Amino acid sequence: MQQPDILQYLGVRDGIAERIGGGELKAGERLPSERQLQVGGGVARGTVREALFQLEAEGLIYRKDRSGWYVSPPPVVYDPTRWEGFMSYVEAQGRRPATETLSKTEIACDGMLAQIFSRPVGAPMYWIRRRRSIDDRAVLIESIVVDASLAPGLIDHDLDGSLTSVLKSIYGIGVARNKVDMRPCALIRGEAEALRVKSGLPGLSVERTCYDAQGRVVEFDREYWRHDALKVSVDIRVR
Amino acid sequence: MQQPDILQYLGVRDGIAERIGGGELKAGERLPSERQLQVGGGVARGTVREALFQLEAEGLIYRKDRSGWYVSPPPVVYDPTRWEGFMSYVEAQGRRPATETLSKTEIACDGMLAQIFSRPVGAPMYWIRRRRSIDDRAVLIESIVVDASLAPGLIDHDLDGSLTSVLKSIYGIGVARNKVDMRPCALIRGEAEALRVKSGLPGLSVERTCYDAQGRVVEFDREYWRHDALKVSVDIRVR
DNA sequence: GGGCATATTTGGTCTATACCAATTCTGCGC
DNA sequence: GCGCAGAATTGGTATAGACCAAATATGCCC
Repeated sequence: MQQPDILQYLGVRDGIAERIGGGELKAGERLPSERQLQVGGGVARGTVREALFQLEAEGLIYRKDRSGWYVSPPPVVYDPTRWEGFMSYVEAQGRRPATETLSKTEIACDGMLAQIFSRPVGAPMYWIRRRRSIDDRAVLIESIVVDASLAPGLIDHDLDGSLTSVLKSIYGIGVARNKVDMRPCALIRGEAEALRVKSGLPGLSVERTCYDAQGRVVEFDREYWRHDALKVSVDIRVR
Repeated sequence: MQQPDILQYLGVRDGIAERIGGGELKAGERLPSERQLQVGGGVARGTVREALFQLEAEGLIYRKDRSGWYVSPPPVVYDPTRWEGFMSYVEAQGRRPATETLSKTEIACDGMLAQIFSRPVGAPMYWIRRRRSIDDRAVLIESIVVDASLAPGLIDHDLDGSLTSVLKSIYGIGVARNKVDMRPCALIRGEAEALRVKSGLPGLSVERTCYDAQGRVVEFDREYWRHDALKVSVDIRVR
């Protein structure tokens, strides 16, 4: 029946990719259900799913659990070296950003944080967890730790907006240097749950350590992005 | 039989992850075959594979096609802002780097390249494709374009070593600024084939545009890394 | 129109089986 | 020890069926 020179699921993939590339299916639109996609070619559901997994890995489509597969919107451009907030740069790209604060508590500095902040173990820190969305799709979970002695009462403020501007305008905290670590990761457990994605979805973990002009660590931030939501762009002088 | 409060494949995942974390299986070692992993828990092969896919996504294991599943080595740290070659920083991390030149040809500048290099369409360029490995595992494919007028005869040199040092020592080309774009991607088609990985494996695409002190583009470089091989670390002054 | 219980649809998980091609192992001849 | 043919093993692909829980659609009551 089918050509043996091309894998069947790659053939199905190409068919769907064409319908997306050709404009028949537009960003945000739902694909036909897996069972509907079978009937066209007399192919097993498992094979259709294999094709969908490919397209998901490529970032062309994404899923809403038990609701369906949807065409992905374009990624946003993110420059972690800029001291500019999510709300600001997402909006500048014509998208609609949103932030939810999942939790904010005061914690005691543990060994790892003590080392990062050069503060004694037990020193008070604020720990903030937020979920950020673009056009109503959750795209990242972030976990922020701020030295409480530098920003007393921080968590009493509304943190659903820009943490950047709160730190700057209320506490006069500016950032002079940034250490940024990035690595491909899988979204699992807590992160997957909070983003409502299947465990194992590829992601990008971005870890930022922010220093002020005096070289003190003012903020330690770890973000888990879904892989299809961003493009990182950095412009730097070579050392 | 099994707890319904935990997905079965996640249970299998945990079991294997423990054997890796506990040191029973060490980096580079082969896992038991899929069919052997079934017998332990009376579980279908599809379920075992689902567990292996999870671990692969997390970067804990990787596969060699039709040979087996292996425990992943740790990632290398990569700083794209440094004008330091792959051979050098990989070795500095106690690993064994290798480079193969897949192809090197002179091409004519097309529209896209013309824009990047600010050169006329048709201007001569060198196009180099290389595969780079760490400890005998292919980790990235790169595609480099260099302005031929700045480095005449470049492709007559041996490019299996450091392109960096060839450009610097022979042509006196230094880099002052770097524009780096990174995005999570899927390794498919040519890239997947060259890296001998299954189509759809998560990866990281790193695109570098290198400028000299006069602001001329001297090199345009696109790298496709397998997701489990690297960690990007950048240190920068905030703008 | 809104609220609500119900039926349907949808993707998520799991089983069992089959065949293939690439790789790896085995054993023989030398 | 080496080379080589054949056998066995391994992961990759594909099928068909089943059941579940979450999400969505339906239709009724008010």
